[in-house]
Amino acid sequence: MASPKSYRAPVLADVARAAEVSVPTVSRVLNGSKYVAPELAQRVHEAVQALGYRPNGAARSMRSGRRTLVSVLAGATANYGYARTLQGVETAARRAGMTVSITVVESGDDEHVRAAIDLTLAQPTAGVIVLEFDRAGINAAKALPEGLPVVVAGGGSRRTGTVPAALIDERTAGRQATDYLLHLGHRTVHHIAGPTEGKHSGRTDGWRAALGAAGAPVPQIMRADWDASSGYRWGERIAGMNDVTAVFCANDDIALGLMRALSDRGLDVPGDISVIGFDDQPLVALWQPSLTTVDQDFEDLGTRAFGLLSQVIDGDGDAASSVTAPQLVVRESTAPPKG
Amino acid sequence: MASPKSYRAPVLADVARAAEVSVPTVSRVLNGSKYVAPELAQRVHEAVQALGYRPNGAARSMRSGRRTLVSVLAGATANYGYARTLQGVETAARRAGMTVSITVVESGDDEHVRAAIDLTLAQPTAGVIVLEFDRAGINAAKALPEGLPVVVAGGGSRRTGTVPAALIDERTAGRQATDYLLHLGHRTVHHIAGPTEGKHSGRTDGWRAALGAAGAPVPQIMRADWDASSGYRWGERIAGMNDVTAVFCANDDIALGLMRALSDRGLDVPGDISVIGFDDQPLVALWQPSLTTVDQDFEDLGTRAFGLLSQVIDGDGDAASSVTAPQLVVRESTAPPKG
DNA sequence: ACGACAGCTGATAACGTTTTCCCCATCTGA
DNA sequence: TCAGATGGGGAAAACGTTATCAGCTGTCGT
Repeated sequence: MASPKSYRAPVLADVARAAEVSVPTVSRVLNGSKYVAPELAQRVHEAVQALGYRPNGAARSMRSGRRTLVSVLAGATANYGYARTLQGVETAARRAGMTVSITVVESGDDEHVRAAIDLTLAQPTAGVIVLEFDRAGINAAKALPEGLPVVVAGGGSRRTGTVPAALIDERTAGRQATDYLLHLGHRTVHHIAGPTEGKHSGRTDGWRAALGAAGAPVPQIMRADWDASSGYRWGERIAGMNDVTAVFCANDDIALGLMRALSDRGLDVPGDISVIGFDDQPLVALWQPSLTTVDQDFEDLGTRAFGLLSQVIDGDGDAASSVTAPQLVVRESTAPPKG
Repeated sequence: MASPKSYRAPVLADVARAAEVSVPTVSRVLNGSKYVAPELAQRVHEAVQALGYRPNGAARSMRSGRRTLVSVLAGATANYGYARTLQGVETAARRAGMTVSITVVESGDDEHVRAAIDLTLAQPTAGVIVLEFDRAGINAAKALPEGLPVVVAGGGSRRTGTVPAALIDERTAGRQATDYLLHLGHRTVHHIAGPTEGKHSGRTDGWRAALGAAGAPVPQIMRADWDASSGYRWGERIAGMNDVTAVFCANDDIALGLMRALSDRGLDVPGDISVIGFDDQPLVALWQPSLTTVDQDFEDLGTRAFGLLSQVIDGDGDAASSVTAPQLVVRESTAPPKG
């Protein structure tokens, strides 16, 4: 057995020598070209097996210009929505014979955005999918160089700028959730928003639109991080207010933190306060009370984003953006107001 | 503005022409070699800026032999443990100037394993990190070709085979959790295991060892999937048994499903039955009752795995495996048995 | 009988980098 | 003054693959 140091991976020329054919012939066999005698093909395949040959991806993609790596640029990876979207992208890519790489954009700062882009484009990348759930993603989408296939996946209600996008219509969903609470008889609905949400958050826009259409007062937005502990902190404050009967939270984690805080203060959900979340994480159906929330199909989002990117790579720069509507899932955490 | 079709990305030669220097000089400037006059360097940098030049990663890695892509091979991505480990790998890789790609191994079947490996190695990969939390990962680790830098990240208590590994000592943790319940006075502890767990599961091994050391009876293992609904199904059955006072679950999702089922049947946790989970997902601290569980630092696991892989890539094939111990976190779901 | 053409194969030329090699200055020390 | 070192830079080779081209068989249609 050769020492690991002296090991050199076999290359096409080695295979050609072993099979006693020319290098281009080996290439033809491996790429399934016709016009090659069955007997030679056989010899080549045997040589490949015997040597354990694997094509050098770098050389291959350099010469052919074909790239089989798609990059995902995202502000995070482990959060539920990000992870599921990534899963959708990976599955679709794998079925198409491509691989996905992932680069986290630490923040929306120019510096971090540029660093992430440089890192990503140092690979032979066929195209980029930007997860535009937060400021980091939005800024990254803007800073990508021209001429590179890019699509956006996110929660807008329409295509962002000139880049094709796969979207989940959060605005409609936010409106639907808020309408539902108003319909139950609540005078108005409070809202805990995520950190980067401003004018650009579909969830918040939908909430505002629903209140506006119903002529309901628009309470001050409460701003939180995406995690449960910041929902908990708002819960502590809300327990002290007495004009809050319904809260629409920007995601499930916030909602769960909020519910726990309310419960710790002796308030009942939904008896005293109704709560709606966003995302429909698997666990929220098991909570007590189970959480009314908005189901987002993140995996489908990832799949659509990859499909769109494929089109763009194939030259269809004007591929049509797609939008799907999330579903309100009514469970136990919402009820008509007391009295 | 050029039509997108006719666009050709600038290459080193274009930069050289614009800066009126030779191609190697540009390369030297970009790779930070000394021995180049400041004035030329300046001109080169300006040309790079002006043309928006980006090095062709494929060509670069082909010629230099340096690779900056590390692949993660895993049986899943969105589950908490996988996602967090992946996050750890990505962060460490990014700090080291590398990118991570991810390929899911759909199952432990030879066919799926081979497909995943082929896909991964079609990229210019510097090395592979196998997430060995399940059968798919274990089989993948075995099937990788020789000569390729590989490390394993998983939950064993010692290095698997000849491959360096970053581990979390699940065995010790499982023993600790079980010991704790015995210490509270439970006669024995039941166990709901994950799907692929058999002799190779550290969690289950630790549980068995603790029972053995205490001379406690060893109940039949209950086998579940990793998700909450299968925990729920076991909960329905356990509610009908009357010799169960404590259950050690292979992960938090199972534990949460179990608790909900018990609660739906009118049983109290921890009054009637104590429950311990595994992982310490963020939400379980908010549950009512909050879950006693074992905290695993998955992110650190990912970081260590990457560090180990770096060593292997740099030629240290015998890099030392590392093992960390998870922490038992006592919360509200455990108590002494009734009576 | 002869050109056209399909089937098959090997030389050879790319692809865009980095590396190696060599040359030319200029500077140093004896 | 000259050998050697040192800083600086270009020409050319090399990396492993795929694309292009040309050549060689036969076979077929006319």
